[in-house]
Amino acid sequence: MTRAEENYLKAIYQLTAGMNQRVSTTALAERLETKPSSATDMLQKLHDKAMVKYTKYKGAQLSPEGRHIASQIVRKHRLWEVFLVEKLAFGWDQVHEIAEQLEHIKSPDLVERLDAFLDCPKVDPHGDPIPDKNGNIEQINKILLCDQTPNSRSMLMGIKDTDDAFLKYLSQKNIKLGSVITVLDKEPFDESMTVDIDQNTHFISKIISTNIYVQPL
Amino acid sequence: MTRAEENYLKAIYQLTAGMNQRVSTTALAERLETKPSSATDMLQKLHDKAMVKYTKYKGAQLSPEGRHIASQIVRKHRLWEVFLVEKLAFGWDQVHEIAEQLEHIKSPDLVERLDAFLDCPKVDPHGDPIPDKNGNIEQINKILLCDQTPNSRSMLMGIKDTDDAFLKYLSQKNIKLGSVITVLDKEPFDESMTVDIDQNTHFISKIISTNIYVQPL
DNA sequence: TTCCATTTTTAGTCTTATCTAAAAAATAAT
DNA sequence: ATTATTTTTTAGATAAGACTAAAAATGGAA
Repeated sequence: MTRAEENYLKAIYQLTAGMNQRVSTTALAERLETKPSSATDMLQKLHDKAMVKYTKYKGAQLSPEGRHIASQIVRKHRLWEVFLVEKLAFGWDQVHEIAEQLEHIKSPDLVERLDAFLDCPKVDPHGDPIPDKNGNIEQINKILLCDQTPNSRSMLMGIKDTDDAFLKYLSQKNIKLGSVITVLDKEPFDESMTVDIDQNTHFISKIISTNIYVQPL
Repeated sequence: MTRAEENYLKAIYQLTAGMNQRVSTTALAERLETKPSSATDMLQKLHDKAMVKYTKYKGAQLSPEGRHIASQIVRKHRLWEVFLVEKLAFGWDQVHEIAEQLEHIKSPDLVERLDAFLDCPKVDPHGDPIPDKNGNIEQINKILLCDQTPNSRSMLMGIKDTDDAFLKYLSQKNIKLGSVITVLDKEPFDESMTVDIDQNTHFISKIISTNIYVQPL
């Protein structure tokens, strides 16, 4: 598997959220910031390698083989993110680009040793689940903060949009995985919230609250 | 810098042992397991990028810029080797190939954090010095085991030939950096030795003893 | 110094992954 | 159902890096 091939498999995997749906050429190209014609070429090639099932004009979907490989790329990406944050003290917003590189390091042994070194984490620093070596992911019951009612208490379990600016916003306010959130008030007209997060009061717009996953306490 | 370019710079750096000598096209190609014609192409390119000074038919030598980049690749390679051995419990003989990949990860921040995480090691698991961020290396006074006389005590500081089979031989016998070696006897005709290493007696051929660096105690 | 063997470079080809522009298929709209 | 629009694919080009085969330069030996 070349690096480009791996990136395509991962993109299909992520676009379908691990489900076995089909992905259009354009959607794939957009994800990878490339042109649809390039995506077509690569899909042809991955089809020949039996990594995807691709039918002209009908899009592509991962084969079991392709899905497994994709899951392991994601596994590596997320394990390395844990390493960078937990061991090297990087911030949430700094690790994605580096993990994009590290995920392509080839050594089955390395992945398992890294996993053990990190005490087999189940989620990455953004709360996204880490697939195990068979590609299985442990789904966690996650609810959006915007759906919480006043006086509810919940714990921050993940973030939906891992946009860089959003991550910076959160880390700047010291909001992190495991933070305890109490909804103090909710404005009816714009659905903004006043919340208490780890003993600090914050005003949160609807956009923010729809991008934060919590688990009720 | 592409990965291939980095590999060429590193190869020149290592072939000249950090010195500023010239390297022939053939020597370079051999090192990189490629053909001289490929090396010529790359040297032309690196010359255009001012990374090497290259004169047709006269070989190439690193520019200050090129030497600095090469030193940082070596720095990364060796730091990652320390990480793999110290933190992930890999054996001596297992880390080179993985470090060959990791050395190309691009993130200045990562290197410095990794260095700190490992407590700023001065040598890699084979005893080779790790260049600092300016490319300077701290030279350690190393002597070959074959030059030690009977009854001398010394500490294993490095190995010369990092050949895989040799590394396996050493790790199998539990011989490692820091091992204390006492020369018990030396055969005059084949220069083989009987030595005590960490309270175990070993018979060592001349080939072995000329590939082990020690520091007298 | 002239010739010969070796080293090095050039020229042309190949593969991977990308692009643009144009053609073809699919979908939507009238 | 027949355009019109959008999506997708093909065709042809490009750049990086490597290869083979052939030409050119170098350096040593006679």
